[in-house]
Amino acid sequence: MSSPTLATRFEPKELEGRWQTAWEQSHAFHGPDSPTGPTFSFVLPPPNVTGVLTLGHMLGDTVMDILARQHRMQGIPTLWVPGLDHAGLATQVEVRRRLAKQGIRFEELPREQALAEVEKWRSEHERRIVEQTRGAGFSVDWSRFRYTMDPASVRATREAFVALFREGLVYRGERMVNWDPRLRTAISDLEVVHTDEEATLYRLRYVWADGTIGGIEVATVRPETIFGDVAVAVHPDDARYADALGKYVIVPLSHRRVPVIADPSVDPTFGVGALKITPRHDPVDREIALRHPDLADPVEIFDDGARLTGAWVPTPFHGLDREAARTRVVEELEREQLLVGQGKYRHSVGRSERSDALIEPRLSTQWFVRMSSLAEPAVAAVRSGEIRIHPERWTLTFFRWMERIEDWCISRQVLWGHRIPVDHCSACGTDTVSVEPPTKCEHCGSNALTADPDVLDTWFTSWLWPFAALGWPERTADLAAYYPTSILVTGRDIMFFWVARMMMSGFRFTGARPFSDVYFTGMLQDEHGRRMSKHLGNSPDPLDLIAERGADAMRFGLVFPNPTSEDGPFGRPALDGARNFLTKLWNLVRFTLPYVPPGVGPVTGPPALTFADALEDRWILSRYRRAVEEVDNALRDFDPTRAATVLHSFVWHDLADRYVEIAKESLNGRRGEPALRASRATLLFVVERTLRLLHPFVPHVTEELWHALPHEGELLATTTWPAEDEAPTDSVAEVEMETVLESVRLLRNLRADEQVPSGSIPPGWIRPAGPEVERLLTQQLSTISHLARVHPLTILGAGSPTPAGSGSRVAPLGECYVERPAARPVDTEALTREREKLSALLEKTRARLGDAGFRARAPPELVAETEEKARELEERIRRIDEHMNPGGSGAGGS
RNA sequence: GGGCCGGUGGUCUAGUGGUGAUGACGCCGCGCUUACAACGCGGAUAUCGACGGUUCGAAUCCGUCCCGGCCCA
Repeated sequence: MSSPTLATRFEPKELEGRWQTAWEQSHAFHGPDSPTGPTFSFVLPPPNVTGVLTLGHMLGDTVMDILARQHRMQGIPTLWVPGLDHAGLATQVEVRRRLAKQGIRFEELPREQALAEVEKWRSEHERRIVEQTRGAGFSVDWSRFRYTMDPASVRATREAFVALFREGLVYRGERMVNWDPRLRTAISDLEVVHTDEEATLYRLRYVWADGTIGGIEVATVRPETIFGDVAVAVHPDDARYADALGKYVIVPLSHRRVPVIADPSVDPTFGVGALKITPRHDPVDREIALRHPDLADPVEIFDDGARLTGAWVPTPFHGLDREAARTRVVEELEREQLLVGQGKYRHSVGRSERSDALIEPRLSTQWFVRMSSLAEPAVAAVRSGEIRIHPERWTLTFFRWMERIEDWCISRQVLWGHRIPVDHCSACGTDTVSVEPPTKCEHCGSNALTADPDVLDTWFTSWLWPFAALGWPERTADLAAYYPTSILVTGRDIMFFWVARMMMSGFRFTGARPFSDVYFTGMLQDEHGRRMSKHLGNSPDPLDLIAERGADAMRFGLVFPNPTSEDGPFGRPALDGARNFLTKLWNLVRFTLPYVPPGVGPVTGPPALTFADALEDRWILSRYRRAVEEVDNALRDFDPTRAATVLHSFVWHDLADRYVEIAKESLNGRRGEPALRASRATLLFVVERTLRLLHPFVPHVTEELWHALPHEGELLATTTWPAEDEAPTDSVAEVEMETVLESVRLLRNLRADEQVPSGSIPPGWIRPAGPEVERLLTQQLSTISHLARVHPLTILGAGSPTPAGSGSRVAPLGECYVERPAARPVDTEALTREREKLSALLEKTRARLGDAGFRARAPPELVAETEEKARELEERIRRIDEHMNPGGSGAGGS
C-alpha cells in the first residue's frame, strides 16, 4: 500500500466535499434494516422550515453526530433519522411577511394559491437546510428522511387525535385562550412571552345606580374593557365596602347596571380594593364570574382583530382597536369626570411569540388536550430514572412545569397545517371524528359534512416524532428495531413545547419511553455575551463559517473549549483555535508519513515493548491508553467537551510536543536500528488510532489523513473504534517521564534566566538528588540534552564541586546548571525568588505541624507526608543558600 | 413575587473537604531548532463574589447578603 503525500497546508474546502460524497455513495450512514440486538438510534430534532439552520442547531447536531459516529464505529447498529418540521403558524407568518413586502395580502389569496406560496417557501428552505446538514458532515440516514406533512405524518397525526378524542382526552370547549389579534388565531400558553412593561393605572368612578351621591372607585390598566364589565368585586371582609355589597353601580359610558359582589380572591390592597369584572377578557375575572352564576352572561366586546364591537359597546366606539379605544375612553371619562386619577404602574404583559402582538385573553371555543393524566407517566419516568435528563439540574424545571400542567390548546385559526379530523354534519348536528376522512356522517349517514375549519398546532404532530418518524402507527421493522430511541439532544428552550410532550405521547401511544436520555445543549452567545438569536441577527450562517474555516473547525470549535451543555460564547477565538488544532494534526501526520516503512501493511496493534525499549515509546503508548479510556468515559457521560479536551491535549502536548520531539532522535536513526523500528511502529500505531478517536469530532480531516496512512477498509467512518485494552498502561514509564521532563524544564528555565541566546547550545550539569534519579537521568541523558538544548550534559556525583560560571536551579530531583554566557554576571534573582516562595511555604507547613488539632485528628499518613514535605523544603532552602553564598557561613539571600 | 443555575488570572474554563488551584485564549520576552510562525520555548497575571459558620483543615459543606443569567407567575 503506497503512502500518498499530503499537501503542505491543510485546506478543508476541497477535501470535505469529497468525503461527504464518498460517505453517501457507500451508504455508510444507512441504518441496518432489520438489526438484531441492541441498537443506537435517535431522531434529529426536525428543524422547522421557518428559516435555515443556526449555529445552535449545529451545536446540537454536532453532539449527536459525535455519538452516532462513535457508536457506529463500535459496531452497534446506528440510526439517525433526519426530518423537517412544517411549523404551521410560524411558517405562515413568514410567508405572509414576505408577500406583504410585495404588496400582497396573504389572507386575500385564494386558498390554493396561498398554499402554493407556502409550499414554495418550504422547498426553498428545505433545500438550504439539507445543504447545511450535508455540509457539516452529519451522518444522518437520508433514505429515512421524514417531513411532518408527508402522508405518513398525516396518518399518525389523525390517529393520535382520534385516539385521544375517543378517550375523552381531546375535547372542544369554551375556555380562556391566548388570542393573537394580529394573526387572528388562538395560540398556546407556551407561545406567549411575558415581559414587565410600564403602564398607566387608571382609577375610575362607578356611580351608584340608585342615584345617591358617590360610588365606587375601581383601578384598572385596561379602561377600554369597561364595556364588558358584569360586576364590581370587593373582598368580603373589606369593611370599607360592607355597605356597598348588593348595591348596583353604573358602568361608565355604557350606562349598564352591574352589582357589587364579594369575592375572596380580590386583593384589598390593590388600588382601592375594588375590581371591575370582565369575564370574557381576563382569566381571574372569569374565575370570579364562574363563582357567581347569578351575574349576567357577558357579551363579547372585541372582534377577531381586537377592535371594539357588539351590543354592549356604544356605537361611537365601534371599530376602535385597543389602543385607540383606551385613549377615547379615557378622554370621555375625563369629560364626564369619572376619571379619578392615574399613575405609573409596572406589570407583566403577554405578547405573541409569533407576531409580537399584545395577547388578548379571550373566551373562545377551541380544541384542547387534557394533560394531567398524560403527564403522570412522564413525571414518574423521570423520577425513577427511566428517563434521565442531562444536565440533571433541569429535571427541577421539568417537574415544576409538569406538576401544574394546563390543558393544551391545539386548534389554530390558520390555513397551513394538519386539518383537525372532525367533520360536522349539518343534517343531524353531530361530529364525525375519524382517521380516514369520512364521506358520510357516522351518526345519520348524511353527506352534509363540513370539515372543521381549524388546523392543529404543529407540536401536535411533532410530539409524536420519535415513533411517527419510524413508521407508527404501522408496526414497522424500524419501529421494532429502533424504538425506544436512545437519546434526544436539543435546546432546553423547547423542553416544554416538545421534550415533555414527547414523553407523554410516547407512554400514551407506544407504552414505552420515547428515549432513555435527554441532553440539553447550552445556548450560544456571541462575543459580547449576548444570546445568539434570529431576532438579534447575531448568529452567523453556518455555511459561511464552513466556507471560511471548514466544517471540522466549526464542529470542533462548537465542542471545545466551552462545554456544550452550558451557555457560552462562540466566536472567532474558538473557531481559530479549532482550525489551529486541525493544522497541528495535519502536520503531525505529514511528519509521520516519511517514517512509514514502504510496503508496510495496515496497523494491527501496538508494538510489543519491554522495559528494554525506549522510555518515550512506552510512555506514549501508556498515555494513549489513558486517552482512549478517558474519551470512552466522557462520551458515556454525554460529555463531548471533556472527550475533546482529552484529545486536544493528548495530540498537541503528549504526542506532538513531547513524544515526537523525543522520538526524532530514534527516528533519525541516531540510536540504532532496533530503536528506529520501535519508534516507527509506535508512532504509526498511536497516530492511526488517534485518528480513529478523533473521527467522530472532525470526520473529514481524519478521513483524509487516515487514507494517507496504511489502512484496511474503505472508510475510516466505518472502521472499528479503538479497544480500551489494546495498548498497555505503564505507570513506571509515566512517572519516569515526568522526572525527565521536569529536568528539561529546569534546564530550559536556566537558559531563559541566564539569557542564553536561542541558537547556542551551552554545557549543562545535573546533580541528582539520589541514586534512583541518577540512574534514570543517566539513561535519558541524550533525550534531556536534546530537548533542553544543552551539550554536553554531565551528571555530577554527590560531592562534586559546583561548575564555575554557571547559573543554577534547585529542585526535588536535584540541582541543575547551565553555563552562563561569558559576559553575564552572576544572577541570583531566580534563586532568590524561589527561596522566598519556599520559605513562605515552609512557614505554612510548620504552622500546620505545630497545630495540635492537626496532629490529633488528621489522618496519620497526611501528618507523615506533611512532615516529609517540611524536611524536603528545609533541605532545598539549605541548598539554595549554599548556591547563593558558596562556602559562606552567613545567611544567604536578601 | 416564586424557583433554578452561575460568580475561580484581562476573557472563557477545570476542580464537591487534604492545603505550592487546571487548561485554553489574550498579554510580555526570546526564536523561521530540517511536520507545523495557523509554530516552538520561557514568563507574568487569581485575597477562588462578600460576610459569618462547621472542621485539625474550605474554592469545595452550611447560613445570610450582593451581582449576573434563565424559567415560571
